[in-house]
Amino acid sequence: MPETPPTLTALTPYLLSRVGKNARGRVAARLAGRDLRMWHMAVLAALADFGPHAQRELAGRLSIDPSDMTKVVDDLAALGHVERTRDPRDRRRLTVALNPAGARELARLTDEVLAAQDELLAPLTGQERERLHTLLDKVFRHAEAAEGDRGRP
Amino acid sequence: MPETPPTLTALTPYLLSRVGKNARGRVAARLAGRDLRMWHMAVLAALADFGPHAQRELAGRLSIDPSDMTKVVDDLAALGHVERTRDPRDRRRLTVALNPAGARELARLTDEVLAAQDELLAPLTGQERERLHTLLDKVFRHAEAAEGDRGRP
DNA sequence: CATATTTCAGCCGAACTGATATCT
DNA sequence: CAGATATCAGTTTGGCTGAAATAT
Repeated sequence: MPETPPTLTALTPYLLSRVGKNARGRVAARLAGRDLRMWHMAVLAALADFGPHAQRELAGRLSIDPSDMTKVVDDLAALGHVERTRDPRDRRRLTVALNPAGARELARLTDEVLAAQDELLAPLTGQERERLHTLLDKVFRHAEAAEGDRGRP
Repeated sequence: MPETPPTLTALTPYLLSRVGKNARGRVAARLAGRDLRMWHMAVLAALADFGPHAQRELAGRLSIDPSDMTKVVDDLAALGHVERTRDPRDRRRLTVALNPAGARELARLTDEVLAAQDELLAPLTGQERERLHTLLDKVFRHAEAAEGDRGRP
């Protein structure tokens, strides 16, 4: 295979962009085997970690557009992974809650992502993987804090 | 801003995907100020680092689809950054070469990306930035080698 | 009336597919 | 004729915008 230009590989944003796209692709391929996408998993994870959410809360927490959340939750409800109920205290809101089947599905999806992670990080030692994760986590938190809330006005 | 689920942030592919998208977005915003996109810069960089290419060689080296390369090179030619000439030894091929204006543009674009990099990596020390870059470079080379040539059959 | 939540219809840029004209 | 190159047309996908329906 021809070589990537050093002028590009010297730039961290270029590497981040390329490796990020590769990571996303590997994860998508694994999750597709279970007929789900990354956002489905993100919703299950948010519900598992923080309990029931209104759809808009989910969208805000995961930086998904609220208009796209409808379909994602719809899919999960159709598969029997979450329950949707009207909030009786504010009947505009749909409360989404994880059920046991959803929790089991999340565990399976997590295994898939871990397998993709092993492939992707194959050239790194255990200690290097930890360091990479820590550095990315720092950058992630900073970047997210900077861009603020992503819900629409 | 609400917190991202730990179940997700514990997964390196998730962080890579999110940080990668953020990096791509920042770079795209900077380059848009010069009316160019990331692929335009990639082409200029390949020509600067390795000399003239046929369009298909560029596509292979940069992992862009050959059918998309036409428009990218077309834009750069219209802006006077590259010269396109028929290869007299194989008249199917269009040889693309950088000219001085293109080299100057590449320098400006590089400055823009470095500015985006400084923003993005703000929470890291100089040594941490170096380590992150080295680790990403390892992962990148491994991932690219694995996926092989991306030119169409 | 002003605002908030959900939902739907449609747009736009990026990436890929298929087909064609030209040339080796 | 088989194969390669460049190009164009069309599809798909993700993420976004605008607006409607419902409720506060």
